[in-house]
Amino acid sequence: MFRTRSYQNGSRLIGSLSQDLGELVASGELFELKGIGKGLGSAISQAVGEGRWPEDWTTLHDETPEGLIQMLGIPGVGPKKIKILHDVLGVQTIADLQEVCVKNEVAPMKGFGAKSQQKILDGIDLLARFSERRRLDIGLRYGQTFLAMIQNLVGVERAELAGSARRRRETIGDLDIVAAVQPEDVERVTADILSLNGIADVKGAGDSKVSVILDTSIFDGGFSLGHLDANVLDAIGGEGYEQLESGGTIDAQVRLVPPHVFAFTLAYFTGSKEHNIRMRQVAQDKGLKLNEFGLMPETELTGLEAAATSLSATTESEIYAHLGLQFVIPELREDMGEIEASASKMLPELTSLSDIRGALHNHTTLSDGEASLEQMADAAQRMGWNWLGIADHSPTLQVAHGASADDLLAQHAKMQEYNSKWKNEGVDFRLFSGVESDILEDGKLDHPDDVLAQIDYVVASVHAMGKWRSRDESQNTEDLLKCIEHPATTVLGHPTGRILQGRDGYEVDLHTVLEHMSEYNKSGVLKAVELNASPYRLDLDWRLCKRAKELGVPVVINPDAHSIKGLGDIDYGVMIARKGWLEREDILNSLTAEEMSGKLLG
DNA sequence: GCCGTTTTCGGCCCGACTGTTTTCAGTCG
Repeated sequence: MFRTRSYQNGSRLIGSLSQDLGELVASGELFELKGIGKGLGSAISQAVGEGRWPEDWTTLHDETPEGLIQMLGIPGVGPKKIKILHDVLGVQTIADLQEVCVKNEVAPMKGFGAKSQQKILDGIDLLARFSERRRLDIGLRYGQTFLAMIQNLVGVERAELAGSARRRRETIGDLDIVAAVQPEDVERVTADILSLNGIADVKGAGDSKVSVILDTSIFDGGFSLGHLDANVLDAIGGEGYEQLESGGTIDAQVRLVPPHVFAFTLAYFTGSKEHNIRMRQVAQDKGLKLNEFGLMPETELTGLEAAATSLSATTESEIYAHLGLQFVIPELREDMGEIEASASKMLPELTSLSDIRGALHNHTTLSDGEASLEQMADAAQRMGWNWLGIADHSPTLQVAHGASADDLLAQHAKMQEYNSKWKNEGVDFRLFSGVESDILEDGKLDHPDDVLAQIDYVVASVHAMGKWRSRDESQNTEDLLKCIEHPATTVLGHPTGRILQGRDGYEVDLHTVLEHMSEYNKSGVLKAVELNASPYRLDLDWRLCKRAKELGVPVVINPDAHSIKGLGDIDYGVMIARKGWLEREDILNSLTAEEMSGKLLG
């Protein structure tokens, strides 16, 4: 039990390291990390040194049927039950489990029963239909709509979105909303919530919690998705996807709590679980107990009764202050170093939407965009931006009508004319002309060097996903390194090619790629990495944004807009940039047109 | 398995819920 926790902690720790693991092993510093002891340390050293895990680990892994791991996804089924089912009934797969349940072999077993058996069957069904989490954009649409409805109810003093939606995770399991309600109003508020539009089903309603399933009838104006580029659409299921999403649902829980415990409950249900554990440890070190009801001295009392002895806090900031910590914004609450930074008052001043003055990767009708150059420029100006970069597709990407060199250069000339015109009129706006070049064999770019030299910059990105995903990590990494070495390459576009809920990216060692880019930047040559802001991508992953920052590799948040509306996706990019610890000076988007011009044109 | 100026054993975050029990184990968030 506690051993599994140690392994989990160790695994997470290694995953969040910014230093090179090989170096930590070589220097022996590995063993000094809190959470890595003799056992894990020597196993990791062996894995790094010899390329294989200890034999008993690999044996255990090889002998454990894959189906048993998958069963963990069934609600109400955990490791203990899986072991019993496997040992007693010989269950190896989810299909086996379904079969023994249908044959009524589970119910008579000790520790199980008719209800457990039915719950497992329901769970298997649920897993098959809704195994996927929902993307951030979809989750926020439901969450913010439902939240606004609850905030409007009589008797609701305050309400906030909590959970992974508040933390701006790239995908969201279900929605958590915390509402402050006086005890005497709980009954009425509960009834009012249950009569709201958009509730497809009620899963449960008690004194402190309402659990419902929402569907798209919650949206007044119906449900539609914006224009999608062919690449994305293909990965998420083609033309049928919008229809599927229109018939979609999402689970939501509303917690009703007395106003004086609201801040504690909000913090608790915002998570993450890992962040909460660390917070409780900090409290414990101070002889206090932290839970969803309060922060109090150790006491025999429990729940709301114990909360009567709690230190008071009407905001989350006060809770952190009681613990001697700087307020941690929800996006950072992932136990990725924020507790330590908070304790030493070293939390970053995160970037925000108001820092954004432009973006480099957007499309027009020259390739597969919906809007003309003029329409895109106009939209960017109306958003208050000072510059806009256009990077249409290159010829190899035929599905996106990649533009020829002649068309590209003609558009470049047109942009120069507009820039002169604006300059003469005193308009503080300019266009930068780039290309989104496919990365070809051996990391080559898709236009002759003399063509690339005439335009302002190149966003290099991989589109031949089938091929790249079929190759191994070292080959892909090597080609990306070669591509970065090309003098024309300024930005590495959507670095893994993943489509959230659609397909994994290609295998690549981005740590090595970022380190390579770091060398260029150190010597004054701009090599930036894209944080693709499309909610279907959010690629660079937030976990690596922090690494890019540490290495001094500038990040450029790019909406990859294929329409005017698509420019608005910058919001999601900023959310992820914040989650990735990025500050104003870490992103190219915060530069003025003049500064950007200096970076691109020298 | 990890940790420790309460240190080499005995803890490890906490409470709610469910279904199974008749005082509790397993699961979940």
